[in-house]
Amino acid sequence: MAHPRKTPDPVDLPQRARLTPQRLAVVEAIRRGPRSFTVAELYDRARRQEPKLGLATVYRTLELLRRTDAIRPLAGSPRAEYVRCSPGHHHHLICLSCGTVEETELCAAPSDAELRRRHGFAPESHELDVYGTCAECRAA
Amino acid sequence: MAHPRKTPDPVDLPQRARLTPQRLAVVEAIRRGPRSFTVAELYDRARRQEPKLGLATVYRTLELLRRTDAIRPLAGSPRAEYVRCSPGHHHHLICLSCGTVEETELCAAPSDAELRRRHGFAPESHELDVYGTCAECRAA
DNA sequence: ACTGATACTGATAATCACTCTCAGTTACGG
DNA sequence: CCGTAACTGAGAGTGATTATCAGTATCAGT
Ligand SMILES: [Mn+2]
Ligand SMILES: [Mn+2]
Ligand SMILES: [Zn+2]
Ligand SMILES: [Zn+2]
Repeated sequence: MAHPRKTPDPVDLPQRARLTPQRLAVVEAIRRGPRSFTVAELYDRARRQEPKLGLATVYRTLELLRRTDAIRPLAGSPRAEYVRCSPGHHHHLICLSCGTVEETELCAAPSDAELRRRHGFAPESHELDVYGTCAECRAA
Repeated sequence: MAHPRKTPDPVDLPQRARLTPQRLAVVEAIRRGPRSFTVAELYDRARRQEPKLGLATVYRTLELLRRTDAIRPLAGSPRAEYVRCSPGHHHHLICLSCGTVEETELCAAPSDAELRRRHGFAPESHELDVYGTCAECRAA
């Protein structure tokens, strides 16, 4: 049994995240780069600003950003890809031809009531990805 | 430059998939087991029927089954999990509490017309996963 | 029933994506 | 300033998946 606690509950976030040059470099590299990226690509770009940057720090920073919904792991695809995300509820349009990811606010998930009635399921969140051909690739 | 070809186009599927005892063992293990499973679990179960089965063959068979939509890699989660799927269009209700995956035919993706009008995007397919609490876990 | 082309197999090495460890460093509230 | 908890990089470690390759088995065509 663990020692009893006074503080509410052990949240596994640090009490306060520090602003370090390494984290800034990673965040900047994400801001400047394309919407979707692999960790290796990001690492390379971030190192241009912070050459001594370690790969572990990149992963640690990605985890922080994921918790604030600033990025999202890209589901489909051959694993190991992230997408920079705008705040707010949205979904992704993924081009099968060029790979670009576009955000859309269009959302038509099954209603909570329907899910509860038909399946006894209480939904909390959902993820929708649409695959197809983007405007640019359709033109070409 | 490659040698010119007479056959239509080099599809990357074999001309004809062979029915081997190893593949049967893997398929049987999937049929009999729970809807979602890891590769390691599947490997163990399939080996009870085909003890000399190699792990590589399991992966190769999973890939074949994925191409026919008989299984689907489970998006969320720490990778390395598959779900046995019924034929036909459907989506997944994933319980955050017990991890079970339930299928639903409920589907309300944005319409093709709306996607085209608002984003110039021509959808071909989509994937929807709903996270929440299943009936059983709600009861408990 | 043969048989040959080629799909398939298991063992094992190799790769990949990520995580852990730890000793030294740094940000920052007080 | 200072103290301390958070953070860092290097590199070892891990677990999952893929590649290699020499031997084997399936099955379409006879
Ligand atoms: Mn939505
Ligand atoms: Mn659907
Ligand atoms: Zn495109
Ligand atoms: Zn449940």
